[in-house]
Amino acid sequence: MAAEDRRELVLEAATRAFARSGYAGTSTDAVAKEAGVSQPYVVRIFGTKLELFLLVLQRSVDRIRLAFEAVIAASPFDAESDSDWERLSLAYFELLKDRTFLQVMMHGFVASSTEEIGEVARRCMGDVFDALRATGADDDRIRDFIAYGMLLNIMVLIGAPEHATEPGALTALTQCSFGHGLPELVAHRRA
Amino acid sequence: MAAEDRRELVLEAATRAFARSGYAGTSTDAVAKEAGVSQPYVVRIFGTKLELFLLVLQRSVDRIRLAFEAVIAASPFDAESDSDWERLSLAYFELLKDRTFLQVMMHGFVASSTEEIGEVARRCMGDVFDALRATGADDDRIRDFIAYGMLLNIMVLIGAPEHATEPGALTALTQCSFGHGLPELVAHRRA
DNA sequence: TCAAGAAGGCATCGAATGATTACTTACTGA
DNA sequence: TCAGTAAGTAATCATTCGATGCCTTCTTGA
Repeated sequence: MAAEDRRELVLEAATRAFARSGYAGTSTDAVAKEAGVSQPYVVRIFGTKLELFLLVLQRSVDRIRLAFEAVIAASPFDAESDSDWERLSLAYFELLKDRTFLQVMMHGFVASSTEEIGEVARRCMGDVFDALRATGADDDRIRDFIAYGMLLNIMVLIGAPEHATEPGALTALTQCSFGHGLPELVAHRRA
Repeated sequence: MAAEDRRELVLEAATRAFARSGYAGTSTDAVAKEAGVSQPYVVRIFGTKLELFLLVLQRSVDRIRLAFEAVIAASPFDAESDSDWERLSLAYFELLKDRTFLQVMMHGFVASSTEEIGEVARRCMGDVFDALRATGADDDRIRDFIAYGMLLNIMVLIGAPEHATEPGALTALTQCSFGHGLPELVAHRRA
C-alpha cells in the first residue's frame, strides 16, 4: 500500500484509539493493532507518540470547526435569528453521533499540562471561536453557544445519554440538555 | 504517624498528582513522592490505583458541591434574582483559584470509559445538579449555569487565563468568559 | 523487660511501554 | 535481469509501572 494511504489509515485508527483512552492511556501498540500494522511502523511514520497525538487532535478539532463553517457558509447567517442558531446547534448535534472527534478534543484539553498539547488545544479553541465569529454575533453570544456545547461534550463523555434511564438528577439534566433528540441519539449509538 | 492522618495526607497528595496528569498519566510512584512515602505503601493503603483515584475523584466533586450548598444555604435564594446567581458564580470563581478539584473532576470525566470511573462521574454530576435544585430554579436554568461552569473548567484546563495575552480569538473568548476577574485570577495563579 | 501489633520501607517481580535496529519482501526502471 | 528503493515486520532494549512479600522500627501495655 502507498505510504500516503497507509498513513491516513493509521491516523484514523489512532483517532479511534485515542478517543477511547486518551493520550497517556493509549499505547502505540494499541494504535498499531487498531490499524492492523506493527507497533514499530506506527512510531516510524510519526516519529513519536506525542507527534501522532498532536496530529490526531488537530484533525479532530478541524473536523468540528469545518462543520460549523459549512453551516454558516451554507446560507446567510442572522445572529438575531433563533432558527439560524438552531441550524448551528443541529449541526453539532449531528456531529455527536460520531463521538470520536469530541472525545479526542476533550482528551486534548485535559492533557494540556503537556506543553505541546496545551499549545494546540489553545490554538484550536481560538480557531473554533474565530469560525463562529462569522455568524456576526457578538462575543458573549458565541461564548454562550460554546459553553452549551461543552456541557454536551461532558454529558457524552460520561455516557449520560445511555445511562440516564431511571428517574433522577442525571436523567433530568440529560433530558433538558439534549431535548427531544435524545432517544434518537441513543438509538443511533446502540445501532 | 497515625494511619488515619497519613491516609489523609496521601489523599491530598494524590489529589494534586492526579490533577496534574490524570488517571492513566499518574503513577502510584508519583503520588508516593508527592506524599513523601514509599510507593508500595500507597498501594497498601488504598488497595489499587483505581480505588485511590475513585476516592480522590469523589472527594474533589464533593468539595465543589459543598461550596454550592454553602452559598445556597447561607441566605434565602431567589431563582429570579440576578444578584443571587452572581453570589453563586462568585463562589465558583473563588473555587477556581485552586484548580486542583476541577482538574481532577475533568480528568474523571474523560476517564469515564473505565466503567467504575464512569459510574462515579455520572453520580457526581447528578449530585451537583441536585444540589443546585435547592436554588428553586427550573432545570433549564440550572443546566445553563452548569454549562457556563464547564466552559470555565475547559478554559482553566488549557491554561487560557495565563496564555491569552496577545490579541486574538482565544484572548477575546477568555476575557468575555472570565470578565473583569481575569487579572485577579492570573495574579493569584502566579503568586 | 519484653511481647505484640502497628507503621512503613526495601527488594523485587512480571508485564507493559516507547523506541531502535536489522532484516525481509515486493515493486520499479534501466 | 538486476540494482535500488519503498513498505513493513521481528527481535530486542531500557524504562517504567502496579503490585507483592518480607523485613525493620517504634510504640504500648502488662
